[in-house]
Amino acid sequence: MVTANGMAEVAAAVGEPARAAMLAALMDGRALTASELAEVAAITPQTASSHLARLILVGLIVVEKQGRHRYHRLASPAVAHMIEGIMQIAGGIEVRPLVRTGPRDLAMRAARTCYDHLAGQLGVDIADALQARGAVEIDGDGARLTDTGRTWMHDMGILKPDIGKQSSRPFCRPCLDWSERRPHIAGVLGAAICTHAMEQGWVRRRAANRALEVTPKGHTALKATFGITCAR
Amino acid sequence: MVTANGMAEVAAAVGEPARAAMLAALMDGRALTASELAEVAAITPQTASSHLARLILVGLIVVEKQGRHRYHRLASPAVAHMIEGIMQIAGGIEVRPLVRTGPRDLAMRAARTCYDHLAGQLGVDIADALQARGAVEIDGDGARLTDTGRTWMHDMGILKPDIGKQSSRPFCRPCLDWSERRPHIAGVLGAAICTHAMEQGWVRRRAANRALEVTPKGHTALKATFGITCAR
DNA sequence: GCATTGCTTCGGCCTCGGTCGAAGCATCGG
DNA sequence: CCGATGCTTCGACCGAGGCCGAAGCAATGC
Repeated sequence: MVTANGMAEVAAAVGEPARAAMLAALMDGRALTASELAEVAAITPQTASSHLARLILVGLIVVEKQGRHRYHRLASPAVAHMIEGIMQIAGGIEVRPLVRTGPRDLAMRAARTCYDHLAGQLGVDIADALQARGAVEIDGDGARLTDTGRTWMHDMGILKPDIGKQSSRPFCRPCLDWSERRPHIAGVLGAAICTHAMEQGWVRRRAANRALEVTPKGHTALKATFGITCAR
Repeated sequence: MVTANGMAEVAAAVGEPARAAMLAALMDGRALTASELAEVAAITPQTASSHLARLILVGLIVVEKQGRHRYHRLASPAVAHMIEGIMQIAGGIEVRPLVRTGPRDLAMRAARTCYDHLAGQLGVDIADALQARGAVEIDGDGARLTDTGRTWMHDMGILKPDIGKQSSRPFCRPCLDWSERRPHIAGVLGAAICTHAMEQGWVRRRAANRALEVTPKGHTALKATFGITCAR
């Protein structure tokens, strides 16, 4: 006669301002150190440590040791999805600029990876373009590739014919872009677009972080393929 | 410089065993009284009252007075969606039989409405049938009506050609069936199927609750249309 | 070696909120 | 009217947990 206690445990882990702030800061897929998370939550490192221990305990985040740093990130896309669901109910959320909003972040905002798909201004622009030409449909609850979109993707060589058929992974889902606050494309399709852009040399990794640089070839190709003009 | 406090508030409302149990009990769309919710949470009416006040305050449930009873239900499908997201993380949840698992509930399990669409064994069977004939696709993250499915729905007279074109409401989404633990069809499409079944006299309301009875005509039609055989 | 940095553990303080008993309002049935 | 029922409010109790200072531990750098 077990009740919904597990659910209460998970929700309680999120239901504390400091921990909620930490999770929100991790929503873009970055891995942050305990100190950084303490800063975004405006608490001391000791307190942050106990909070992080609890978040790890219930499985919302995972930690990776590297030297004397400990990098924390969301445990899975499912966790991000859950937090998005909560945010949907909580209504418009304003976040203060999180962790070093330096010039390097301008690059991050322009284009970056989010797990295995494109994010930032570029990711959102692509999602807009696909939606504008009827290749994908995005509503409040989900996203899907239309039949014409699938054909187009195959013609463009972005989507291999055999991809995503037998996978249990969501094929096409919207992912709220943290900097743009609007959805970009995730799932198998989002990963295929990202892979294609990398393989074709449209974008390349900029540094150790997840920022991407659009190459000259990429500017031309993105304009031709999606009608997108990227800031240089 | 507002932080994610709103999110913490919502999550904290769910993050308490008694309130989580109440919300879980409301997940099938029923409206329960304060006393019933106190019972499922195993607390006294006074305590339940304060919990319910908090859930109403943060907008997770809404209440409707009827005589000396107060019926509480989830505020919106978005709330149900959020709770599903949390449950996904919390892992397998066992619920104790909630509120009168009498013989009348057998009817509820067989067929009922969930908001405006079909649920219970019947709802899940229809979803399975539609999926089997390629009319809809359901994955872990969403559901969609295929082009062939749309044509078929039009031919069957279930879906009017003009429906769901301009609505901002999700057209076709999966909704986890609480008794069956498997998805049935919700959204505009789910409502259209339900409406059609009611108008054609396939099912009719059984009592004051949301249980549905499959008519003799309905047995024949459901077999012919979906290939479904319902228990009598 | 020693100092510094990053993070955790320990201990104590104090507030928040979950709990129930008792009482207070409504509503319904006589 | 009266009593019964459904639910809320009030008041008091008390335990969980969020908080920080101080100390401990591990890794790095000099």
